[in-house]
Amino acid sequence: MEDLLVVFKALAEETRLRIIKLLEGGELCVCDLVAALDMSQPKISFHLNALKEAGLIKDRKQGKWTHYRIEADDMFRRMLVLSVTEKIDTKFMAGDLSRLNDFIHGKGTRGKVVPLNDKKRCC
Amino acid sequence: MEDLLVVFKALAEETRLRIIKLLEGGELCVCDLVAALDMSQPKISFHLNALKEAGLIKDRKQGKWTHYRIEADDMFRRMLVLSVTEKIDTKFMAGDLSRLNDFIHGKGTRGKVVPLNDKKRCC
DNA sequence: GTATCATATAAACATAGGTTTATATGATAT
DNA sequence: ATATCATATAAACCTATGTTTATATGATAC
Repeated sequence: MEDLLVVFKALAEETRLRIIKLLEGGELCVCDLVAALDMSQPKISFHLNALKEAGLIKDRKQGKWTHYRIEADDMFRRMLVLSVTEKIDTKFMAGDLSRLNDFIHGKGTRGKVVPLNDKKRCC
Repeated sequence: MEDLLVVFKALAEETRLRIIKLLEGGELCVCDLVAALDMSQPKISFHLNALKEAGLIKDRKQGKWTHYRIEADDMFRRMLVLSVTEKIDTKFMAGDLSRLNDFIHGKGTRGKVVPLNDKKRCC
């Protein structure tokens, strides 16, 4: 019962569903999500932790960065994650995906100033 | 997205999961649930409304009573309801089920005083 | 070493959601 | 009609959860 509640609570929040949807495209570090969702870093960390505690995502530390990816503990959770990614309209994610893309490819002021040796983004 | 959130929020609360589990046995009126869960009537009505708004249960008015039953709007919701009923340990529900049984069969002081024409329970 | 960066964590604060208390509604019984 | 019953609803209250702000941690760069 407790487990079930933790999972449903994790999924009962818009930001966290958006994070799942973004991670559908593969592993992302915290700064990627901060850029994509245009939210404060502690806020993103807070939500990532909720998803992690619910057994829906896993993290991987590498140097200064922490990468998060979808990896559900069991079949039930996997099914829930799939439902989420299937049900959220792509239109709804357009802004997030566009900001993510800009960030990854170094668009915006930042990218133009220091295109080489730019360590603001991992990998 | 909004719909998805409403469903997950409805399931992210213990009392509501217990209600679903109780309704697994078939339609119940509000007073049955009040007795089974040993909670105030407005509280039960509040949670029933959340489940109804989420498209997980339906109600049926009959005289003074309102009967609620599991009836999910679509396949996804049906699957969620099934998962809930499957995953909640029966031991966890022992108290609720015992109180429900007592109430339905008029055990306790009440039943012994006015066994005939006892309208405290519907049907 | 010091500086800087990415992320985590803690405390103060704000908001959403659940609970209680009181009352309204709409039905049956007398 | 009045009384009573089952349920719904609203307001005040309380608690849980999310957010911000500030700081800590642990890593790389210099």
